[in-house]
Amino acid sequence: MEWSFKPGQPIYTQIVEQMKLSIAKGVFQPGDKIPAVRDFALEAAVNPNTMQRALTELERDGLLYTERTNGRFVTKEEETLDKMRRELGEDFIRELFENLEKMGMDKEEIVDAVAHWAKEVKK
Amino acid sequence: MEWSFKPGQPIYTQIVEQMKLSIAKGVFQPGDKIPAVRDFALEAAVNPNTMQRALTELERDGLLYTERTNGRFVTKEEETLDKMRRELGEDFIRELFENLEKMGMDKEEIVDAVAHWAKEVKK
DNA sequence: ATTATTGTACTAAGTAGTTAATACAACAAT
DNA sequence: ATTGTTGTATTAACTACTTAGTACAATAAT
Repeated sequence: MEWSFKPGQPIYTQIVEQMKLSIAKGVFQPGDKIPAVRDFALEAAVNPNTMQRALTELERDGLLYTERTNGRFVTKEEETLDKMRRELGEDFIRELFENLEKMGMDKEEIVDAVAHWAKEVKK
Repeated sequence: MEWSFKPGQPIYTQIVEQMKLSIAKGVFQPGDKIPAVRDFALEAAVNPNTMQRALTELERDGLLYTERTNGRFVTKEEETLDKMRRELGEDFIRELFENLEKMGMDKEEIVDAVAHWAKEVKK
């Protein structure tokens, strides 16, 4: 797991989002144990309290669950995971349209711009 | 100008972004005078200091300039405006690809998803 | 029973963003 | 000269986020 945080946004929300992305991708599989809070915090170069806060929130979303002294695990409920994947992706796309439309672009222009980006702007 | 702010991100950065979008769209034309700090802050339901901070940053970016006691205006330098428009749009698209690729989607899937969204998900 | 590992809770301190209130500086209009 | 409008600066208080340090609770492993 690779960690990087931008300024201007709480770290714990960034952890939540990055974790969602990783779970969506399958870096963490359903039922997988995730590192202990202290270890995970160390890995992310973040205070344990901050990591704790992020994980608690992911748990509130049903993406993680806790076995009291055994550790934290990714949920096995596929519905929950699918829903998260779907909503996450749709949110990103919705946000793109919102922003580009605020710039004055219409749907067609946006789709073209995205297609052009994928084709021409290599990485 | 319509104002709305999300929690979890500084208000002044959100003002900066919304102003860039409005300028990009042409809501504020080159050379246009923008409302006085106090009025603009009132309109956005925000403290004058917060609005001041946002406007100062936009000025630092060359998008606004100040005539000491006359008010603030949108720059007339078309290059600066074009550059802003270009970078702003590219940033949004780049961010979309970054995030969706972190979810495990490839370029083609992303383009398809965006096209599908534009066609099927009406608003 | 003891130990180690896990999640959890609490307090204190520091930093950043936000609001509030006030004051000053520049200058156009009168 | 006076007034009003503009941007700017300063100080204080409040909240949220982050870190640090410490302690407790539960239980699997020994």
